Amino acid sequence: MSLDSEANLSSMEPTCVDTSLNLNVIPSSHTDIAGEFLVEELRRLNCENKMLTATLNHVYENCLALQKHLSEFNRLKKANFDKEETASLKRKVDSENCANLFCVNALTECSSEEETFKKPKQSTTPKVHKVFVRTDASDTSLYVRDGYQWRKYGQKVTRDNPSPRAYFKCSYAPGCPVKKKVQRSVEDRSVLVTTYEGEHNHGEHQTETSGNSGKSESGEALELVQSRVVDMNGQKSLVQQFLVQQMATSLTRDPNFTAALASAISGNLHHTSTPKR
DNA sequence: CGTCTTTGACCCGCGC
DNA sequence: GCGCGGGTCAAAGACG
Repeated sequence: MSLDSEANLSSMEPTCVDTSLNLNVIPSSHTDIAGEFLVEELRRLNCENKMLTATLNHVYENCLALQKHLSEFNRLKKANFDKEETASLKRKVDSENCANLFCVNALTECSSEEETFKKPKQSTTPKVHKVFVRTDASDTSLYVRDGYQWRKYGQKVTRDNPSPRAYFKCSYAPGCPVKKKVQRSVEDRSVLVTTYEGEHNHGEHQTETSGNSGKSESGEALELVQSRVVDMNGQKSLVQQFLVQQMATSLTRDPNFTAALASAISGNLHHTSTPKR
């Protein structure tokens, strides 16, 4: 996670959810090198976990505020729907919404109501939602790893944005109607704006990482965050479960950790199987 | 050789 | 009707 607000996180007091994990489970009596390494590694991860927890809570609070703003905006918008200047006003506010709030609207799905409002004639418009993904600004690629397999079929430079827009079709299942457009934000080039159109006609996406189309941890986080938005009243445990899973995944993928773990286990086994005389 | 990406050309809707 | 701009197609090249 590379949020630019990390510097401010130390002073932030999470109040919404308790996503912290208690990783202080290693007894201090370990004396062998592998044990010390494990303790050190877990301390580091514990520290990282606390930081992520604070970040997540910060994002969650921003999301709630954004949802409040959005509902208020929709209420006012509907109230003024009959007025002549509604269309131009809406465009203005929409663009401001997208421009100003991209830091937190990785949590938002700008879908359905907004789109149908824009195009009331197209009642059969496929479901559209936007996802904002922060990436490395120096990375010029337009690939967002979200777990599905995409085939790029076009790229275009649009008038309102100097960054090219890439067009993808879902190639995970034959006949899947889902398309997505990926373009860097005008305001912040480190943010990729991904617009999904339609719904997948296949089930679970792949779980193995394979090149650009493989499932990434950021993709998992994205899905988690989105599901969090969908069920805003939902359970804290979702986030907690995710953090636990992420922690486990990170640990098991770290060769240093697994090596140290193997060493520690074999050491313990050695100690227990060959008692000192 | 098959698959994927790139990119110029083309199509189509919309506003004037 | 015309021009503009977004979206799509498809040929050519890259790559494994």
